Amino acid sequence: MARASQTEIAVLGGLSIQPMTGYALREAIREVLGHFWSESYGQIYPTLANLEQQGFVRRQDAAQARGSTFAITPAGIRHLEELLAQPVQATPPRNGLLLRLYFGRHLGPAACRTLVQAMLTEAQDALERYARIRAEVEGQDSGDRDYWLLTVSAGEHSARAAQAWAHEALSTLTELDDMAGT
Amino acid sequence: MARASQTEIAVLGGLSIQPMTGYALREAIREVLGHFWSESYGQIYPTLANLEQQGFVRRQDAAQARGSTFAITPAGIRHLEELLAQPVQATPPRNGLLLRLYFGRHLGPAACRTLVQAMLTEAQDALERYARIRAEVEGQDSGDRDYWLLTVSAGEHSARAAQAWAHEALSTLTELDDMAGT
DNA sequence: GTCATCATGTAAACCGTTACATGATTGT
DNA sequence: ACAATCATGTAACGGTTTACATGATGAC
Repeated sequence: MARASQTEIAVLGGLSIQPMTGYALREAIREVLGHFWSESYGQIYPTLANLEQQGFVRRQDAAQARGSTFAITPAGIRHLEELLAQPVQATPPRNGLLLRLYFGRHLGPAACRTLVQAMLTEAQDALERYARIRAEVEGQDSGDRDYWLLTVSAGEHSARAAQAWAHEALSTLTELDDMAGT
Repeated sequence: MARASQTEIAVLGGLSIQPMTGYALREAIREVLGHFWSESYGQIYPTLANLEQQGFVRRQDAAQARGSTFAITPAGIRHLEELLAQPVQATPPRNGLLLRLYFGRHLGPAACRTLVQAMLTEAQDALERYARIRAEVEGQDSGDRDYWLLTVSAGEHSARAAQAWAHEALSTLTELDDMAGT
């Protein structure tokens, strides 16, 4: 069942926007897709080599000063379209915060509050990042724009939900703490 | 950096609620923690063997009819508390839906709508499941009750956010489709 | 009697990160 | 000159799933 690694989507997709070195690709994935995707060098370089061998990407500028810039080929575009059309493979959920909270009785309300508080701060940082990204994306005029905004909006909805839940959880935990104290 | 596997938390935590066989443990994790955690047999059995060797769990009822029921020991409880106190290790994000949507221009609005629609259905199913779980948990009187409700609430917030975003995304994608049609 | 479920375990494969090695280029 | 960054790769490790093998028990 040759499960096409989703890494190929990220790599080909990135190169479909503009040619890049492997290093730049990783930076782009970290900075632009960072809130819903990640790749490490250990994935990117072998994948690039693999894609090159299959003719889906090629190195351009033979006399490169530093590194080699990879560009997607027409066959690569077609391959990307095929990969995108494959059903989203659901990754089994693993939320370390909720796992700890579920067994929170062993941890105590105060320690739980600390965990939730940290998560709340993260959600707020995320919202600020999204605001910056949104402003940047809205300012440009590309065929990708509306799709990119869709992913920003997903992040915003999710972060606001996390924020609302965290506030609720903090007050519940405070109550639990007060009851234990009396 | 002996990264304590979070599987131990799930296993010890499960046994802290009641003694169980490995099989029952897996079922419990699937059914009860299913919306934020998962474990496979390949993890559970070796972990149980390992925990037994360290004296954190023991097999009870020597003359068992089927399988052996594992119970957590006092040392196991202490170990669980230590594990719970360890910082939540953030897993790198990997959202296959958003990855596809980001490169949605290559996929087209109609195919994107199908993906979002599938996700919307999932969110609605999830909300129904949460309603059932909530009713069940609210009906009981355990020291764990409020912690469990916290995790249910997290699921509800997240599912409602997904729902709201999906509706928004569907109308955006419909507009994109109409513009392409004219 | 036979089918579904309960139960235990293992081996192989996969996916992915981390850490390391190496060196060129640029800025100061 | 030196540090920071750009750049490419690989090896080792670790966690996790999947598939398989095996068999007991209970329901019908």
